[in-house]
Amino acid sequence: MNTQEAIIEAAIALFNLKGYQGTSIRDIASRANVNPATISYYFKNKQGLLEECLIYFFEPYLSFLEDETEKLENDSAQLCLIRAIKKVIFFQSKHYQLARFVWREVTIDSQTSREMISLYLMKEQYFYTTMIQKALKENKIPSPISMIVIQLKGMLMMPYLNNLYVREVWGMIPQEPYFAEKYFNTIKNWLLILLGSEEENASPTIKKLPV
Amino acid sequence: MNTQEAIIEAAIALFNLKGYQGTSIRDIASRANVNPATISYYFKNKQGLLEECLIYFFEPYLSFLEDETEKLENDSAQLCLIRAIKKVIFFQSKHYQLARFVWREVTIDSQTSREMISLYLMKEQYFYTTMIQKALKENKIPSPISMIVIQLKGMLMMPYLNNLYVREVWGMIPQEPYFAEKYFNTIKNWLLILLGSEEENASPTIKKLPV
Amino acid sequence: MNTQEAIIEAAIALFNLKGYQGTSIRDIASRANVNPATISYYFKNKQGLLEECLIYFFEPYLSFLEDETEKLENDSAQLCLIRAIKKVIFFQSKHYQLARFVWREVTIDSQTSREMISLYLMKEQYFYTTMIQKALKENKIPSPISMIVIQLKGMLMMPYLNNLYVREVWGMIPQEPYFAEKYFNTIKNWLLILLGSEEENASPTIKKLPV
Amino acid sequence: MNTQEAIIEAAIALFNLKGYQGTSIRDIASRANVNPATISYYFKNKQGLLEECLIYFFEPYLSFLEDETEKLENDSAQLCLIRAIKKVIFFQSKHYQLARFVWREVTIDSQTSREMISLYLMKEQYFYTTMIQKALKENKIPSPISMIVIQLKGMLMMPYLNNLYVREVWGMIPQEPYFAEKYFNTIKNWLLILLGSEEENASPTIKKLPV
DNA sequence: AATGAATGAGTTTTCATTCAT
DNA sequence: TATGAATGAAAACTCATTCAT
Repeated sequence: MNTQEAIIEAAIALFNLKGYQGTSIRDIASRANVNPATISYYFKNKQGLLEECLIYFFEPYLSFLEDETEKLENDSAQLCLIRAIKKVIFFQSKHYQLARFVWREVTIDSQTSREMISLYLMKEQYFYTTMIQKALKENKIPSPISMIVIQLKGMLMMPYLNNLYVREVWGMIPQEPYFAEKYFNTIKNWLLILLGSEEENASPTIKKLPV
Repeated sequence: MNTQEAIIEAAIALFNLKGYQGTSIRDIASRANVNPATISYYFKNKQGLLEECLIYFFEPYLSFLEDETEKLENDSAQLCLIRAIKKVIFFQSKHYQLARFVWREVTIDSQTSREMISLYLMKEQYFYTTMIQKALKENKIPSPISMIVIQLKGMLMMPYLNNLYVREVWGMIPQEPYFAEKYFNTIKNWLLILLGSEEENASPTIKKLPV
Repeated sequence: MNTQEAIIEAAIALFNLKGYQGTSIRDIASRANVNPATISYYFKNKQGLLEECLIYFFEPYLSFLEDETEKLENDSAQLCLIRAIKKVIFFQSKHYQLARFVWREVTIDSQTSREMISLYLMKEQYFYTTMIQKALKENKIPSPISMIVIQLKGMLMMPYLNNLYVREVWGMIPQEPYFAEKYFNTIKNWLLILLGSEEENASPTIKKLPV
Repeated sequence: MNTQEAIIEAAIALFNLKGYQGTSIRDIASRANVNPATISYYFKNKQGLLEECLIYFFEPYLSFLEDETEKLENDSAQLCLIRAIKKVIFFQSKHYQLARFVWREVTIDSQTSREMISLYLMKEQYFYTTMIQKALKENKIPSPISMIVIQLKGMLMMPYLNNLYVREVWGMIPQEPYFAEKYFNTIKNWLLILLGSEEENASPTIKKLPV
């Protein structure tokens, strides 16, 4: 592992554990076994390092949301959406430290990387909306799409953001596959009911999904 | 308004805006128009001030969860749960700065007020579980209760935690009543479907709920 | 002596000795026997301290240039000018560390206190020009006033700015009165010749000047 | 232009603009489009680069002071002195960034290149003194020579050292020939009067000077 | 009840320099 | 000849806290 990666890895772990502001360059440097000046050398400053972490999270995250949005032409929206959600859950499960810290930092208004974050969230919103909108064409439930996306985002974020809560209070480990699987099914069921049209034969269909 | 309240008010606003670690005692002091030493005088130290804010949030929050849990003896679980959720949403809507900052801080593992927070979250979990469990007695959907609570918590937290996201991306203002009303209905619908038993005549029944 | 003054005193000595950029806050703090943070407490930052030093020099300096300019109404311009020059020389002689460091810093374009300095220099130029212009009314030598002021400024600044040069190379000590006296006479002679009109009886008249 | 020259050029520009201490090796490297390590490679360290700049200035400067001093055997002292002054002024005018920064650095006592500078200033003093002493042989004004040299040095240095002052306050550009010409004449006149003996026919004589 | 003065410990960042290549 | 990687040392500055008043 090269120096740059070691720094990013250490940064993610510590930003997750203590928050961005609560983590010092020195902490990161010592965890990555480098001199604090080396961090400035590679990332210019602390904010540069933060932005690298954001990119590290959002680039793959948005890329598979984009993939599924592109597949809307061939596959059913419901299928694409469910596949997307599955990918998101497993991605967050795998990179749970990163996911958690990113979703937390995103909530700080005065975050200096505001612009970058906004751009990413706009893209994300576009992909979710496009997928859900198509899926809702035959929707019987009159929820506005905004509410659904917000609901969905809350569900997707929750166990990873509140990792500790889930662990301490429920004794489950969000970053393990069994949890991801179980939680994915919960959300899938919610979606199937919500999207409605295929409700009756939903279960058998879903079970065959190659997701 | 007395000095102590002025300090707490200033602290909430700034903790929300810049995070606990990102806010300095001096920031708070200058916003509250007092000397930094005054904060130490009243709250001993920065952590003391934080804990006061946590109490400020959790005490009323848990008190009405507790209320509704107590009412389970007389009213239907579904009714209690929906009333509880409504209260939570409107409470967070009213104290959105506080809610947001608390839900964010809660996600930091190394938060120095860990013990206090854990205690509050345990209580919260007890109330939600008790209510949902009773409501689910006749539930046809085999979701484990843990998943439902996690789902519900995600939904309840999301718009307040990600205030800026909802504002910027969706153009809605979570702290305004029209949003709370709308979002409450969305979650209520989800619950009604989930709890199932009254599904067929759900809509008319619901409209009569005195919530 | 209070803390603030002790810091300014230490700053002047060190800025003179090692230059503004070459002097560290720590140097100053240790010379003034205070904690480095105390400097931030009183002057906000290093630049604030520098500006206090500039004020410390320019305020009295400009005030007696202003005085003499105001006296133009009653006394002869030549008299006022010579009195002003005498005051400047003795002032710089007394505060030679300060004078030297200020005249040096003034030559750095990218000096962060540029605006403040410019303002002071504009005022200074106004006073000198006003005095010389009146004195030159009967001037026979066609030097433009700008050249004269520049010449004069060079003479006035030189021994204090290049203190070390005068000491090392000429074995004289600019900050001692005997030097000031001697140098003042040199410049006075230059002026008397330049201003010309009273040249013939210049010497006796001058000797009676109550400067 | 080769690498070494590019570095010196960049160094002069930046030392002038921000002072020696205020300029970093990285600044210079980036302006010269080389790697910081290259500077260490050529000049050993920052001080080595500074000394190269001092040599770059003083060698030609002293060489033409020396030239004119040698010509004292054949030409009149007055003529040599005026020619020397003219050369100095035009030299400084041409290399105004360098001149300015050198004259400023020279005023810092704790300058690490103290010894080198002292040596150069001693030489300079010898040349000026020799020339003026010879010219003053018939001098009627009883100024000691030290005062005259100091006066002269002040005049010669001023517009280049305080470049910005002259530009901002007087709207003249010291590095342009018209200014040098004008300023040279002012000093020449001062000298002619001071040296006295040839005063009456000074002007016509001077106009024929082949300087 | 409230604060101005002061600080020790810590923060991020900059910098000149080294060294293997 | 020239440089990218890396760093030890030091820079300026910030901060929570203390204490006499």
